[in-house]
Amino acid sequence: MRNSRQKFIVAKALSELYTEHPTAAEVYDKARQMDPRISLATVYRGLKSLVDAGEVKKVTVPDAADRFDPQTHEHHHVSCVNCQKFFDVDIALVKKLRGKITSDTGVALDSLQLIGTGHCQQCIKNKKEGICRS
Amino acid sequence: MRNSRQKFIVAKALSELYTEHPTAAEVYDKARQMDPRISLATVYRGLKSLVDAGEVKKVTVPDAADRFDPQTHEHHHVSCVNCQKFFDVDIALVKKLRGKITSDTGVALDSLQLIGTGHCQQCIKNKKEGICRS
DNA sequence: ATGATAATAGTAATAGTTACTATTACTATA
DNA sequence: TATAGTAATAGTAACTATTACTATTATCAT
Repeated sequence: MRNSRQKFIVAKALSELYTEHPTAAEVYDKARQMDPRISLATVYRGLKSLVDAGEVKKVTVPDAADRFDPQTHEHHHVSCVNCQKFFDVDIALVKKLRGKITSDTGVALDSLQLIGTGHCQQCIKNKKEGICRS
Repeated sequence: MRNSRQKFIVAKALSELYTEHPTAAEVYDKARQMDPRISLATVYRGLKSLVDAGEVKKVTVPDAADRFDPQTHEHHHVSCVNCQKFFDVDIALVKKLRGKITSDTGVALDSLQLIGTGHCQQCIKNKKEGICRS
């Protein structure tokens, strides 16, 4: 794997969106601020090589685009279906699951993710106050 | 929601694939055996109304099409990235997570799913014997 | 410096899913 | 049981997210 300027930009863009759990499109937007000539395909390739190298985790989200997370320690996510905000879930309980799942199913796990969807406090509050309807 | 012949067919097709965790396309194939005139869009609509009615769960899978599961009790899944076979995960531990997640993040959960990917015993065995390479 | 080739930009193509539109068929009511 | 209102359908186009293709450019071991 060669070190290209573009790969560096993708990694940089992602790190600047550290807590944002950005989609590929959002990483692309940020990357273009550094180099307007970069292409979306290059961003996808860059993200893929970071994921393959284990430096970034890809998060699959129901009914929405994948997101990319530079925090690689084992943790999980819930997202608000109204505002799309992401919340980290770091629960010791989850860490115990891997061994149990493998012994129960016989599947040697490559990846394990817990993903929840729902409504965050802010959106629930806004709805009550009639600011939004979802 | 009216009761149409097509919706019945979709529900029937899904129930015949009870343990298969079929994709929409697989439900479509099965449904066409009962009525070759049914359309893929109708299958998607039928599945959506079943999911909305809480009679079926939609399972989001990393790097693959969604799957539909007529078993609605709380359980989770792991899939083999080689043969795409699905395994049910029914672990008491997981049931404890909901309350903890909501209290930690403030998100009122609509859905929670744990999805793992990896290699199943059969595929690991096959690989050792040189039957396949993945 | 140079040559082999990995990576890129730009774009076409693909997969999965949803939207659109004219038509069909449920179902409540008379 | 005929009919009117309208939800649902078939067929297909469109859309979104992602990957593949191709000619060109840039990296880096030598």
